[in-house]
Amino acid sequence: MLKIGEFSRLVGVPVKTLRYYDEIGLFKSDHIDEQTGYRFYSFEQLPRLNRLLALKDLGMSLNQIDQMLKEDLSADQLRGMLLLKQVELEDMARDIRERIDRVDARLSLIETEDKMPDYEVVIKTVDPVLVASSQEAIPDYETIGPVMGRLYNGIAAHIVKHKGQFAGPGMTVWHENLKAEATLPIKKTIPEGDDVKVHELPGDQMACLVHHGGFEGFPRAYQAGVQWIEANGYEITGPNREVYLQFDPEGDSKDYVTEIQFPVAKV
Amino acid sequence: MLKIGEFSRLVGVPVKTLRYYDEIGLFKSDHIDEQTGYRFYSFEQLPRLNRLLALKDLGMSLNQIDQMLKEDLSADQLRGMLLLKQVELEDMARDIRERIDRVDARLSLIETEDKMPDYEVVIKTVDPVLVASSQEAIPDYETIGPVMGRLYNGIAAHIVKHKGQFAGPGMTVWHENLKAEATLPIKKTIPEGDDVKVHELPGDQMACLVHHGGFEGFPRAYQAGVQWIEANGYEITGPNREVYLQFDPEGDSKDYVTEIQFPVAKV
DNA sequence: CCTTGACTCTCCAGTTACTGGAGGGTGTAT
DNA sequence: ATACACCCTCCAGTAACTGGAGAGTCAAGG
Repeated sequence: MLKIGEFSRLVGVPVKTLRYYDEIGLFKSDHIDEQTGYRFYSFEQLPRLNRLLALKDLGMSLNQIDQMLKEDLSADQLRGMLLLKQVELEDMARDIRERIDRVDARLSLIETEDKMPDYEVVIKTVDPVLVASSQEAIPDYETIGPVMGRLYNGIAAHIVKHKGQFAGPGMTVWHENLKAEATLPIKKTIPEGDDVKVHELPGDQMACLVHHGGFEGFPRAYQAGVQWIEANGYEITGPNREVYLQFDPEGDSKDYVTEIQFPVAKV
Repeated sequence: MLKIGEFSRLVGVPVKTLRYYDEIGLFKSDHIDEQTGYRFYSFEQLPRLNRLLALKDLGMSLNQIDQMLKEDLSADQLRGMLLLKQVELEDMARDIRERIDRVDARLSLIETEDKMPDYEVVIKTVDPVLVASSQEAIPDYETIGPVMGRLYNGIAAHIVKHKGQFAGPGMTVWHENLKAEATLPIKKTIPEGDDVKVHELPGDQMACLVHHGGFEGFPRAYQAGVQWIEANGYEITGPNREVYLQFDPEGDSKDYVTEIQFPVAKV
């Protein structure tokens, strides 16, 4: 019979931890002296504790260990739990590798610019959204403004005409060959028009960054986004979007806020 | 101005989390309506939140992020924190790789034996211990018993003669060529004798397993230990030890409890 | 104008696997 | 007798949220 301190030294587990395991019922002391409340441990308990420690070394949670220490567990069940753990560990390993990559990318950015990057790119999942949209090829950069204005006005008029409800800020989807699709989110579907289509933009994993200021800053923002995507091992999988969070053609373009989104997937 | 739910959808962070960040002061709402208590967020807050999210993606703790978001932090300080994180992440990656190895090892054991292993091996760090010891080469396996008995009696007598205090169970250290060193831990140093030396056994990282029963079972126990050490990517770095936790030459050998320890290091 | 449903608030509890400390009893050696 | 090591229980704290109760707010539809 060993007192808790002796047992602690023997197995290399802190006294506090032994008491904790006792409390949660994972590893009870052999018996407790009724007079003093002292816990006593026996050598016969060593196998259970050692198995417990070995499983803990595998990264098992105390709950799982409690399951696995039950006598009547079949080899198949054990195998199952270990296989599950294996998958989980591999997920964690991948996750950490990705983190390391991101830290590396940021370090090299700091190396070149000597400060935090101007644009922060974050990965987020956007929900599918129902939109009324209208699209047109843009002949050249100068005409983007007028064309987009016309498209958005057309869609807005169409929505109002059919008593549709607006559900958020406008968003341009850039298809290939400079074909721009102006979209306005709506709450419920409405009839389509000659130029105005109604459909659902798919939800997706997006690399997003926010640009504050006028459209003249877009090239740098796009560049930052594309660089980040490359440096962090993603690839662009579809048309990117511009969400006009803050936009007022009459207002100061300095106050504009636009979110640029690239649908991406890990390479 | 956005209500918390709108802002939450915009940035992809749960409402609960935004409130939590507000509470801990990491990311305050732009202002709070005095009447209703409603939080309001502005687009100007997006850069800070996006930076926060980007840093969180690197695995930074909220405390660290709070530091890093302070305006007056130099590029060097940032670099330092990121480098620190890099090292930490690499440690974690190594740790997880080792776990995966151990899970693999256990899975293949279960594959061959269809149950949990008979011996659980755990790595622990043992403290240095002061011992009185006496050693002798063992000519062959049959003579181990008598020789060890003689050695331990000699040491015990020597300790008693010099009024030394015993500090734990006896322990045999197996040096090369079957040279056995019988040791008895003592609390304070005592004079040496002709055959009895006093020295400190070094502390070390040990792969330990516990054998219950007589000495005839030792070969299997040793085999299990050596196998585990190999399968888990360790190597033996010194003489192994046997700690006689429960031993009584008069008693039933079934009740003996011996811990076998191998000093090891990761390959 | 009222109701409904979506949204917001605060406060509290729970999660994991311990760790630290206060305050008080026990056992042994000098 | 006293010092010291050891043991006990109970409480609080950790990190980063998550869930729920109970109550107040807001906008649209009838």
